[in-house]
Amino acid sequence: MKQKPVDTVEFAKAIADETRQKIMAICCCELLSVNDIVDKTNVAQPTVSHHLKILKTAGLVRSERHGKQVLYTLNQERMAEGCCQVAENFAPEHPVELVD
Amino acid sequence: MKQKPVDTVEFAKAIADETRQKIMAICCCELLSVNDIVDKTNVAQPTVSHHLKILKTAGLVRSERHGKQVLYTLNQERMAEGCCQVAENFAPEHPVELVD
DNA sequence: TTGACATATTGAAGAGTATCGATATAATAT
DNA sequence: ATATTATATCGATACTCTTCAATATGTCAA
Repeated sequence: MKQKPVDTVEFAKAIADETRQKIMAICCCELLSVNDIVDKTNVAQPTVSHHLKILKTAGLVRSERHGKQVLYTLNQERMAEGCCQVAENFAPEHPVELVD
Repeated sequence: MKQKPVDTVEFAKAIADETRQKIMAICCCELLSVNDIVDKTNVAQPTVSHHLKILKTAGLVRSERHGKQVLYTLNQERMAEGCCQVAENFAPEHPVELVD
């Protein structure tokens, strides 16, 4: 069940920032507006928008406009693909069970 | 079977570079000297040493001195841990089978 | 201990990135 | 149309990182 292969460098760069990982954690299982994320992170709104754009470009968040707001949520499937690809490339002898 | 938890930001930063991923791929399943890596990457020796240090600090390579040479190899187990931790944090609803 | 080889460290230049104030764009309501 | 709210973009600053030449350190052989 192979999908389109992930660019592991782009994937790693996208998640290689503390602020971005905070944002990712916050909107992992929720659909949140930009302002919601601003409130929960104490990061300025332009900074949040900037990080969301990076995550979006990497395919790691989905977004939809609802009226004035734009709601974002983490694309867990794509996250899983990225992790898989990294593990396949760099841990081929250590296949790993991610299920808890 | 939980080990010491991985700092996912440090992990992501360590692998978030094209040159480093080249090095990681090259010494994934082999024990290579710094010069071997230099030859296979066309990257200057100080640059290779620099990247190896970053990977070492993150625990992603092991090294042992053999005479004049220092041999490096990717720590696949730690790579797998890093991938697991990222997936657990950011793809909790998408448990993933990494086994081919 | 001298010379040769292998790797690590230093120092500097350039590229890239994070951050945020100011401002522009978008959507809605009055 | 105008005001209000929400988000995106711009521009500047500061910081971090990559890269490599030069040099230092470490190892071994003669």
